[in-house]
Amino acid sequence: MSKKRNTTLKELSKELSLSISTVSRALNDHPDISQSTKERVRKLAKQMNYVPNLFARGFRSRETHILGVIVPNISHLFTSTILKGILEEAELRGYRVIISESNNNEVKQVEMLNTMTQFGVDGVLMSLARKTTNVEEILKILNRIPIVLFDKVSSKIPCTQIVINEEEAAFNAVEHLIELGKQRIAIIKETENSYNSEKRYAGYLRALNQYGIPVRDKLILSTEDISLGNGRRLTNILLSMKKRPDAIFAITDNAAIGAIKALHKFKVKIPEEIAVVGFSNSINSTIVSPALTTVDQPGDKIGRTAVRFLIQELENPTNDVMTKTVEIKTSLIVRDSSLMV
Amino acid sequence: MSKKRNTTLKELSKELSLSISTVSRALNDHPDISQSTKERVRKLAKQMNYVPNLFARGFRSRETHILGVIVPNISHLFTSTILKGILEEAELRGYRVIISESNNNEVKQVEMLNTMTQFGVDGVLMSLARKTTNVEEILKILNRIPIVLFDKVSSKIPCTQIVINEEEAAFNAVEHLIELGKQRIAIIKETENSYNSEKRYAGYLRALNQYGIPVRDKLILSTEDISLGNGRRLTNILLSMKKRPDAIFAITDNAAIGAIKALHKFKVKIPEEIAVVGFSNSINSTIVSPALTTVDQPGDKIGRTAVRFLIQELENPTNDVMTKTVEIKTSLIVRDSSLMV
DNA sequence: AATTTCTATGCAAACGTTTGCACAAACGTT
DNA sequence: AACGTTTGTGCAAACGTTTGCATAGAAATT
Repeated sequence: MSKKRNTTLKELSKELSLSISTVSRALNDHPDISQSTKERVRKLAKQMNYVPNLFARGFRSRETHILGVIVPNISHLFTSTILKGILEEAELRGYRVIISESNNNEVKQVEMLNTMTQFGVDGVLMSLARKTTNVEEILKILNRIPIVLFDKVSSKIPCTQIVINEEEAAFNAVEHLIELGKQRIAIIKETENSYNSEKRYAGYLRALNQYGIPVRDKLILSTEDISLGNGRRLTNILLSMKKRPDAIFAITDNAAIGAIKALHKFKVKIPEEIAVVGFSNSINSTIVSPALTTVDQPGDKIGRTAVRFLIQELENPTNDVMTKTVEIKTSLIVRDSSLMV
Repeated sequence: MSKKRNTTLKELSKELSLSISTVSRALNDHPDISQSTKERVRKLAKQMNYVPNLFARGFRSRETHILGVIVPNISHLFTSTILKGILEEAELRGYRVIISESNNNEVKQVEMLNTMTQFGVDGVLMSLARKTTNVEEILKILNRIPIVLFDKVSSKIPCTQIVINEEEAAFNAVEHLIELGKQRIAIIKETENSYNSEKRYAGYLRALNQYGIPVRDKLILSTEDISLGNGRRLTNILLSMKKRPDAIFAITDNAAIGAIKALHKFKVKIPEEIAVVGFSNSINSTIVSPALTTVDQPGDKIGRTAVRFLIQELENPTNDVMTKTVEIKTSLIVRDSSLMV
C-alpha cells in the first residue's frame, strides 16, 4: 500500500548507460536520437513500467493539461449531461478535468476559481452561479488564464460563451403553439432577470408579435424560484381567470409539469383546452402524462463545444480578450401535451 | 491572456532581504521563525498575491491532495448525487477531485485508473463498470495506491467498500407490502447477477420467508436491461396470468414506473388491486401518478463516507489490504402507489 | 569571562523533467 | 590532408518548493 516510487529517467539511463537527456529525448521521439537508441529506450521503459512524472513535467513546462470546471450544482441532469460532454471531449484531446461546485454561491465561486488557478489548471470552463453580480474578481482571474462560460453566462465577462439559442428555442416553442391555433398563450417565467429567462421571454414576445397576437400582461406570470410547486401555483391563478389561456409556455420542464398537475386536478383537457410546452427535455417530461412537449437542449454538445473553444484558445493564445457568443441549436420535441390530431 | 508567472518565494525573499527558506518556513508557520518576521512575510505575501505553486510542492512531497473518481456514467441522478457528496467532503478536507467516466467499459476503466495513478492522485474512489470481471489489473494498481469502492462494488477486490444496505432495504420494502395485506408479491429484477440485484432479491426472499409466504416462481421475473420499457413488458406478462399478483416490487424506479404505466393502461387500480414499490427515489417517482413508493438511497452520504474512509487510509497508511464493507442505511418513502387508507 | 544553550536565519541539496548548448565522431567535400 | 557538415550524445541549468544541517548572534549559565 505504501507509495512505491515510480521508475525515473535516471534509473532508465543508468540501466542503459545513456544520459538522462538522451533517454528523455528518445521517449519524446526527438529527431536527434538514432532509431536504434530510441528502440532500446522504449523497450526498457516499457519493461520497467516507466511513466513520466506529470508533476515534474507540469512543474517545468508550466502546462498541466488540466481543465477546471465550475458548475452551480452537479446533481442536475442538464448539468451532468454537459459534464459528460466535457469529460469526453477533454479526454479525447488529452486533457484531464477537475470539477467543482459553486452551490450557486458567488463567494465560493470565486474561491474555487482561485484555488483552481493556484493549482495550475490551463483554463477554466464555468457556468455562473445564480445572481452573479460582482464580476470584478472574475475579470482579474481572466487576466491570468482563459475562461470559457457555458449555459449560465454573463455579457459582463469578456470571453467565449457557449449557450443554447434560448431566444430562438422559445420562439419555436411559441410558434408551435400558435400554429396549433392557440391565441391566448400564457408564459411562466422567472422574476429576476436571469439570462436564460430573459431570452426565453424575448422569444415568446417575438413570436406573438410576428403573428400579430396581442401581448396580454395578465398572461405573463413570474416567480422567484421556477419550481414544480410554483408552476402549479401560477397555473391555479391562470385557471381562476374569467378568460382562461388556451396554452401555457413554461420556461422550465418542472414548472410545466407543475402546470400539468394543476390542470389535471381541475380536469382541464390537455391539449384541447390548454396545451402545455416546457423547456429542457428532462426525463420527467416523458414520465408525466400527458407527455410533455419541450425544447431539447443538447447538453453534451454544449460541453464538447466549450472544451473545443477553450483548448483552441489555450493552443493559440492571443492577447485580445473579447466576448464571443456561440449558440447551440435546440430542437422542439412535440409530445402529447401539445399534440392536436 | 498570456500566462503571467506567479509570485515566487524567491521574489518575496528578495523583496524582504531574507532567504528563500526563511520565507518558506514563515509561510508554513514553522516554530523556528520569529513572530515579527512571520508577520512581515505574510503581509508582503498577501500584498504580492503570492500563491504556492502546488506543482512544485506536489512534485517534491509526492503528495498531490487529489482524489480520482471513476464512475460508469456521470449523467445519472444517483451517481451525480454521490459525486456531490464526494466533492463537498473532499473540499472540506482540502482535497481536490478529478472525475472520469468509464462508460461501463471495463477496458476504459483500467485505462482511466492507470492515467490517474500516473497523474499522481493520492487515492481513487470508484464505482465499477457493469460486468467487471477481470479484476487483475485493478489489483495491480491497488498495490500502488488506495482504492475505495462505492455503489457498484466487488468482493474480488480487497478494499473498503461503501454500499447501501441493499438486502435490508429490499426486505423493508417487501415487508411494507406484506403489512398492507399483500400476499402475491411479484418481483422484477435483473437477469445477470449484479451485486445490487442479487442483494435486493435476497431481501425479497427473506421477507417472504420470515412471514411464511410461499415463494412462487411465476412471480419472479427477470430482464437483462432493467428499464422502463422492460418494466412495462414484464408487467403485461403478470397481468396475463390467471392469478394476478397483488403487488409488484421492482428493483429500480424506472422499472416500477414502467409497471405503473402498464397497470394504468389496463385500468388496474393502484394500490387497491396491485400495489407498486420501486427503488432509488428518483425524481420521477414523484412525477408519475400515482406517486411511487420507493427506497431512498442517500447518495451524498455514500459519497461523503467514501471520501472519509479513503482519506483515513491515506493519512494512516497500513500495509494490510483487506475487504471492509460499510453499509449505509436507506429509508422507505411511502407514497400513493402503496398507500392503503 | 568563558562556556553552553537557545533563537532565528541562511545554505544547499533534492525532487524528475526538459532543453540550449557543447562537442566528439563520422562522413563528405574540396 | 584539411576542412566543413551532419549525427548522436552528454552536460548542466532551470522550474519552485521543502528541509536537514550549519551558523551567527543573543541570552543564559557557570
